[in-house]
Amino acid sequence: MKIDPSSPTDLSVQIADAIRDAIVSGDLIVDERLPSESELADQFNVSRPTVREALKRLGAQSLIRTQRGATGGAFVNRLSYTDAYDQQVTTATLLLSMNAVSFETACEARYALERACAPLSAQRRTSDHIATMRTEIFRQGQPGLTDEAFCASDVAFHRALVDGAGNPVLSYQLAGAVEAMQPLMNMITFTARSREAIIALHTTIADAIEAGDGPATVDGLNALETETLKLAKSVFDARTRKKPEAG
Amino acid sequence: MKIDPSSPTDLSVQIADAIRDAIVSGDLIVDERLPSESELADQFNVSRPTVREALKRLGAQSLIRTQRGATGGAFVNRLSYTDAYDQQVTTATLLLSMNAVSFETACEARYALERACAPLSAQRRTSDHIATMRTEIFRQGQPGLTDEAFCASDVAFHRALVDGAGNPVLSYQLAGAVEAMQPLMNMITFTARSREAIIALHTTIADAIEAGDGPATVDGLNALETETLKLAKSVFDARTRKKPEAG
DNA sequence: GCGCTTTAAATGTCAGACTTTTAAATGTCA
DNA sequence: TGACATTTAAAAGTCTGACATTTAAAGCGC
Repeated sequence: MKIDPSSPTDLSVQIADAIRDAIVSGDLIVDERLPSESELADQFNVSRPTVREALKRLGAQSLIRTQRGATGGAFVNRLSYTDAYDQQVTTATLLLSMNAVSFETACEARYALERACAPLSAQRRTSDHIATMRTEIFRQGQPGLTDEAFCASDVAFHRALVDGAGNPVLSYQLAGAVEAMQPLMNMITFTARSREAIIALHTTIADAIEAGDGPATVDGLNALETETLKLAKSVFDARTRKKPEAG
Repeated sequence: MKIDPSSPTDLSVQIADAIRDAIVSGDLIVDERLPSESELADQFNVSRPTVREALKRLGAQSLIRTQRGATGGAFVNRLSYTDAYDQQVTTATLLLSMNAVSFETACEARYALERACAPLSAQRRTSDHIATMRTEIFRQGQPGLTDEAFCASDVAFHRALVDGAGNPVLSYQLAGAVEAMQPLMNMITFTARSREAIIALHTTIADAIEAGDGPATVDGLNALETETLKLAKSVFDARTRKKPEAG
């Protein structure tokens, strides 16, 4: 692991990259302890604050964790699905909000990915997944539910659908697509009529999953995508008419 | 933006979170300049190194960029697809390698997601995408190609397929699934016979995409998934027989 | 052998100084 | 007046050295 002090790149970045490469390549294995900050500073011929900045970078990516105390130090972290999931959601959310991705594009991606899970979920879901879906459908029908709570329940429903596929990699990949859309979905006002329509489709989908019917699940998701797009279009059209300068 | 000096959480983490929240919530907008490090240190009542550690965390997530010089400082970064893509690939790669995800699970997720893109890609791909796919197929047939180069070309082929869907969000989501599998794929020895089989299927898929035939594309991907699994199984079985203690 | 105390190692934090980069302000000359 | 060189100041990047806090292990008394 070597760095180039004459490079225009920050030393802390170079050090972080060097350590990251060592982790990715397997030179440093999970739970292995890195040298102490002082030792790293000596090795790289830099000061301790510079090393610390590098370690903070790695910590932000969940590549390492640090522990204080006598036997403390920086340890190579086993990236958990939870950590990866969180990063995925944060990144996807920012990507969508900062790049002004159209609702249509985000929606298309989301439903394309969900359709990919549908056959697997119909085949493998446990009774727990079905129960979660039914619970969320019930919640969605409760009177007095705020739009935000309705959206949150919608996300929970779709997560159950995705998790039903029993493939953690798929769940992780989908997390971003589904959750990142929540801010966009929150812009929508859900009338009683539109809620009814969505709940009906959720029921159709849950039934299809429970029956182990993949194609029917896909059909349900297609209908839901159409419904969602229609709903969003009416909301955004109304908004555009009100504020034409914002277009 | 406030922090709690008595909290057990590191101050730098608290500061990073506070700024991140301000960015995500829209209080800080894209390209806006943050106060200088000294000013932030005053505001949060901490030292400059602590502020710097916080900024490094944010930089690692591509949330901010820094610039030296007179008009320099830390600026809120517009998260580009490229940045998000890189993060996605790194995270997914680590997740797969560190959690010992089985080849079957990763493969299933990957092909499920690719099938989701197939109909869109068959419909929207440009001639560029077709050309890339043909080029990569040709490359894969070249004699003397290393296994690693064959894998890289395979990834390029699939990227073209995914990009053909013309949905950047989908491309971004798929990037991780496809590229993260490369280390796993690199463990496979591709015999001449297996390369032939893969190239034939790639040709089938490219033809289907060019013909705008979504279902045929899906069929091709299914066949490719079967072939890949068969190949991996034979390789891993052979390895297990040789080193039974590693299982 | 159990429990308390001490100790040392490591991270977390701070203060202040210096270096380097960069752009704007200033000055100079045609 | 305008173009070019010079100065200057602001900001990030880095270093040194110190102190605070946390934590587990070693030492010690009973």
